[in-house]
Amino acid sequence: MTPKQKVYQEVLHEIRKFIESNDLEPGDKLPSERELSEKLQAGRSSVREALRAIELLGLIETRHGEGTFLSTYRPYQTVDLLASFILQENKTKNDIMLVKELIEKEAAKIAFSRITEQEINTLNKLIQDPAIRDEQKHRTFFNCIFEKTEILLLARIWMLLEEFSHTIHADEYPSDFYLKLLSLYESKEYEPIETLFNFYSKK
Amino acid sequence: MTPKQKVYQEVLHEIRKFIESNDLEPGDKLPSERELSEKLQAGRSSVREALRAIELLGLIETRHGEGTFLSTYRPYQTVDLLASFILQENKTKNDIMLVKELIEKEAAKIAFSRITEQEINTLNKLIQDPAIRDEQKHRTFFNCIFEKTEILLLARIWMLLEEFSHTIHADEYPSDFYLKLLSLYESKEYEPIETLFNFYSKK
DNA sequence: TTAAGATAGGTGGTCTGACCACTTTGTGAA
DNA sequence: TTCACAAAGTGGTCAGACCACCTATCTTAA
Repeated sequence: MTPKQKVYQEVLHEIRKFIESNDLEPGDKLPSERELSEKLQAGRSSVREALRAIELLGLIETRHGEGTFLSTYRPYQTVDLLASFILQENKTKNDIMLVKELIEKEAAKIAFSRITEQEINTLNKLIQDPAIRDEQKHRTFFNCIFEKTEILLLARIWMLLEEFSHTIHADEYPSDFYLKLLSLYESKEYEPIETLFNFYSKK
Repeated sequence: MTPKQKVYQEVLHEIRKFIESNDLEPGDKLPSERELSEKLQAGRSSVREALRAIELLGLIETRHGEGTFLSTYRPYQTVDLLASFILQENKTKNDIMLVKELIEKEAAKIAFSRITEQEINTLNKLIQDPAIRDEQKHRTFFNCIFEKTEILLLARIWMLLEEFSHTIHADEYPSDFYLKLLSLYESKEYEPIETLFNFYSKK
């Protein structure tokens, strides 16, 4: 009395096992659709349904005429689609900004005790560089912050929200904000971080 | 020279438009695969690839022999799959706990100024009720907290992480924790909330 | 008349085979 | 040697055929 899973879900599972047992890494090639179909005793269409699902999640990349490849996790595809469905509810747009700010704030606090002087200098230069677009500055700045937290999951959620918010409107802070944050890092003042974020909050 | 999208991606887009223009709501029925196939001038397999993708994202639900229906957004399917891929990296397990705690903390802070005495009483009873499992207490408790934040997105991310963490191990706080948090709410002390969370953090 | 059972039609689930478009590789001719 | 072309492999797509499942309707027996 197995719960009768759909074939494409089994295929999904098998592909995952294959990746694991063969130690595939981003960039590596998966077997061809026909090969998988034969190996897993499933129709090619079922294999394709599974692959499309994984592709949409951003876990693989298919290249016409070449093959299917593991990709580094890029949630962008997922984001676009989810956005087109979810963002219809107008309320969620505001939610996204709130949550993104919240996560940025906490990341900034976690990075506090880990960031080095050299990194602070680099970021200072970044913010004051007139040749870089503000939007790019924001991303690079917080990319660095999130790297320091060493919480990959947090970074991923943030990137996801970045993608979302990007489609709504610009979402950088004024450049004052970044400089003040860096100076708090330099002077090793922890508590004012929270205050700083709340002050610049874009509600 | 259009960038030549794949058929299933166009279908994806058409389905979304269909839902929007017909004002479909969760529970409503989508046209059958064959009907969509004919209407959109695409093969049935392409339509299915699109539907599988949407299904995996938890946006629709297909019932064998009945049809395809819009569902309220349930990320659980996505979670399971992403989990099976991502959780291979052992490090992320710890990440999940960290991020979940972080979000619970922030939600507790946001709820601070919005929670009523009556709700505090209800939660007090909940925690002290010996008939309820600890795990259930945790969920109910924070469900209430997240409702007060009125940030649906935050609640969703939390539920997602709950699902994840559930598969790892129990993750409640000692019941002391909940009672102390409630007493902070009662005595209207904001700052100690942060400290409380950090003290009980399960690192 | 009513309730149980049989049946037909619609729907998703799956497989096969065919063809197309694209890329890489190999082969043969200049 | 070099270049052009052919062949093979791969993803992209479609059409058609079944199967399994659900539902509504019709039939039949109580």
